[in-house]
Amino acid sequence: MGGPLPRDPIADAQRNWEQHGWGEVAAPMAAITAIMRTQQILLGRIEDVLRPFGLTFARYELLALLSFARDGSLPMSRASALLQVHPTSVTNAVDRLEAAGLVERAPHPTDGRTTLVTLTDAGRRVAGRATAALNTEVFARSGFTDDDVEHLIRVLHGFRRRAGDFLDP
Amino acid sequence: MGGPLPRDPIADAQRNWEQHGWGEVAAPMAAITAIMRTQQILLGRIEDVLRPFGLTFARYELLALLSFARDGSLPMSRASALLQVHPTSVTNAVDRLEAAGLVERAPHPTDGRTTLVTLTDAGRRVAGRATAALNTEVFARSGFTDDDVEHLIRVLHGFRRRAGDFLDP
DNA sequence: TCCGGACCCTTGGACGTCCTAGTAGATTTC
DNA sequence: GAAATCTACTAGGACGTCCAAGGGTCCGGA
Repeated sequence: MGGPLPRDPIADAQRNWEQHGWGEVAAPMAAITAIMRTQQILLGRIEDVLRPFGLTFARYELLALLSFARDGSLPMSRASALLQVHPTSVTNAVDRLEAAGLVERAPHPTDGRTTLVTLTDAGRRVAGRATAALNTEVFARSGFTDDDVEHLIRVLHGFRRRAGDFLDP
Repeated sequence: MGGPLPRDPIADAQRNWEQHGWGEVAAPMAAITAIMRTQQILLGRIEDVLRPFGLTFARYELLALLSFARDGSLPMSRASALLQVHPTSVTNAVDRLEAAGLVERAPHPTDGRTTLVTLTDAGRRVAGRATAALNTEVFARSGFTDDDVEHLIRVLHGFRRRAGDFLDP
């Protein structure tokens, strides 16, 4: 999409903020912009690894979630809550995974409102291979040191808790 | 979209990874997933603040970039490079900003291939007000301490440089 | 009993992102 | 100078995300 720039555009933006009288918030602006860009880079790497499996990150996340669930099955609303995405995003992902034969929809045995999503055998196989690929090709070479990882987990855990994601300690 | 969960779903995922033999990469996985979620939270806050201005974050970023450029004008290819998004994303954003009267397209004086995007007076006014709103309502209350901000900037700068974003020190 | 509110899922639409392909203009190469 | 190669932008399409709206189901209080 274009080679490396000669200078860091986010550091430039931070300088611009400072020169225009917003020095107080220039640093948080730069940190937040850097998070946005980092997410974009990481998502690109992940999607590159998942493409051969016919998966996107959204679909992979659902497969991985199901593979850790009892019986490989969850209500769609539960998946929406755990993945922290809108219910319609789950509907979308399940539609495509179902078309690919990786999951199945089934009515809930006692609650007529809820739909259960269940991993098929093929889905469990694909989930396992995709996880192995992601682990060795992305997470094992994340580009962060162990200290960075430790620190990011701690700082972002606190941020997400304060943002209301969860009640945990 | 759903209230707080009782437990941190990312910490749970990390435990699942460890219990399934991927202990070596469980921490980087958790850090990367946390970056994804943090980006989602921050983007939501930003879009909430920009909505009253009829802007999205993508359009705001272009306006802000132009407001710092000489004459409020840049070639589209330059905007694409600095914002680090696909050229078609810039085409999309310019289409909508132009329809809103905030920017204008003009042919480059000497290079027939390139199109210049220029801020209108209205565009400059909206950019200024949107920046003030973002600074006071999002960046000044980022939810990160000064130390967190400092650390994030440093760690993510290194990550982005190693990822090939720029050549800077 | 039944009825209104809460919950679950889906449809349709808006947006941003990327990719592929195509056109037009510029530059390099021979 | 002409052909091959780059570069810049745009059209069309796939995908994920969200919101608003709608229909089915469940439950608790009158």
